[in-house]
Amino acid sequence: MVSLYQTLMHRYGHQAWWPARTRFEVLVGAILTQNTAWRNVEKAVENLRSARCLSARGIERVELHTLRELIRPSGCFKQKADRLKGFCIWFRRQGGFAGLGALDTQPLRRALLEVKGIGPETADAMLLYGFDRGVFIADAYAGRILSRTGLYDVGLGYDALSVAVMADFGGPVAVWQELHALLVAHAKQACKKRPDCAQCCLRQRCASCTV
DNA sequence: ACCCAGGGTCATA
DNA sequence: TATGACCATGGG
Repeated sequence: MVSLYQTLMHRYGHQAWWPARTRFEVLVGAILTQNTAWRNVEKAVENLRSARCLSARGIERVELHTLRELIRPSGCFKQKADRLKGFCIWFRRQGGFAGLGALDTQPLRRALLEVKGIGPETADAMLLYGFDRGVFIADAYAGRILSRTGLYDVGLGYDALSVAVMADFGGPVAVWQELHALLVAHAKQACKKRPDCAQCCLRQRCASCTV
């Protein structure tokens, strides 16, 4: 795992994740990017910014139908408008970053998971990049790479993989932030046509498929 | 025309 | 508990 991290770091360099201006913007982006290309999220975030709705108060205040139109480019906009509004109401009631930041990581994670629209991956993205907690995001990219490299079992579900990696790989928060970003950078290079190809995870070009 | 993207919820068996 | 349908836009 350490070796993989070094390999990826050497190959792709510092990724500077999460691309957001504020911590709150990270939380918004984490919801909007669900099953959505980041390019589309950027448009939605920019709409929110120019409408002065890039704050918990702003999103709580704005009309639902307006919010829908603002975030439309990010897809599933009816669902996400509801989720975003619900999350912001909850976030403020909990005292924002000041209140929630006082919680330990696991209680905070459980609290996030109780909010409608926040599942394990979104919660971990918020924890890692919004709350600066050292957690591992065991998303589909991570699962694909870590199983293809033979480091972890293919069948591990989200929580199992996350727990396993966190037990093996320690380090400061910045390293966890970098690790996830590097795995995503690499996944975008890796071969998608052949899920069984174990080569293209560690080599940009492998003999059996064109990356 | 299809598939996927920095997922999660809900109904069904 | 484990799949499947659904959400919905935009790019390849």
